[in-house]
Amino acid sequence: MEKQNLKIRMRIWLECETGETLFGEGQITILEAIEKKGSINAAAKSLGMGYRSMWGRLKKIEQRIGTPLLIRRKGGISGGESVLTPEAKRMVEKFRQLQQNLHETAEKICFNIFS
Amino acid sequence: MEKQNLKIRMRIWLECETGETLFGEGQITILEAIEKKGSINAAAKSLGMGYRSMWGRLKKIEQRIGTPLLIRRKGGISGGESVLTPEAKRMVEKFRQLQQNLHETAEKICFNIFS
DNA sequence: AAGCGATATGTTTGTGTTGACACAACCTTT
DNA sequence: AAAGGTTGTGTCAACACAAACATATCGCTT
Repeated sequence: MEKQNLKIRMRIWLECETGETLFGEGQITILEAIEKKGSINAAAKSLGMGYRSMWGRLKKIEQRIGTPLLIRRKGGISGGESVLTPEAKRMVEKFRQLQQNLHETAEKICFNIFS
Repeated sequence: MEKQNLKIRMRIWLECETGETLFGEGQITILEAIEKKGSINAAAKSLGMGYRSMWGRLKKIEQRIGTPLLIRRKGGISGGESVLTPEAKRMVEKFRQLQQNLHETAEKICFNIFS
């Protein structure tokens, strides 16, 4: 407790006023990977998870949010692709902003309290 | 996303530098309940969980922390009791301080970003 | 000595979430 | 039309974690 070898960790997520979870770290990470890779499949591989699993999580988020987060296309030259909708992009950006901001603050506060 | 009906939620916990989890919200809540009720059993009931379950979690925490968090006594006038060690009390107090502090900040930042 | 209430554990049951398999649909390229 | 790569979806096993059940011990009170 005394030594400064403590690290604070936090997980943040957003809920609507009914208390229902909307999205958090995991979801945002998935969206970022899709944005970067251009397809659900490639994104899943890059995060070390299966396509089925990621697809299921995406479905949940879209159900909860109520708006589509991806523009999906199957077939075509590369077999298919998925790109983020503008709303999804904003979500990712704002969440990361919030998270980073909060994390910096957390470390300061943590330092103040445990010293 | 536009409307201000979003609530930010967060869970914080502390880790040692090896990345091992030490304790967080759940553990602190348990300790507080024991402090208030004076026994593991009563605390468990007050939180709607079983004695066995709470006991197991306490054991884990003490293993991870390395120091005892409770002074336990079995038998006696009331059948037994458990009280927090000074270290445990400090843990609870500081964690709650950290948490409250951080939560206020979170809402401010959240408001700034989603407006 | 018997009883009560709390601690201390082992064992089992249940449950919810994740991962692996399997296969259909789709569309472009060759 | 056959192939390749992706999306879309059902299903079933596996594993982790929580709840329930079952005893044993302990020490004060009556």
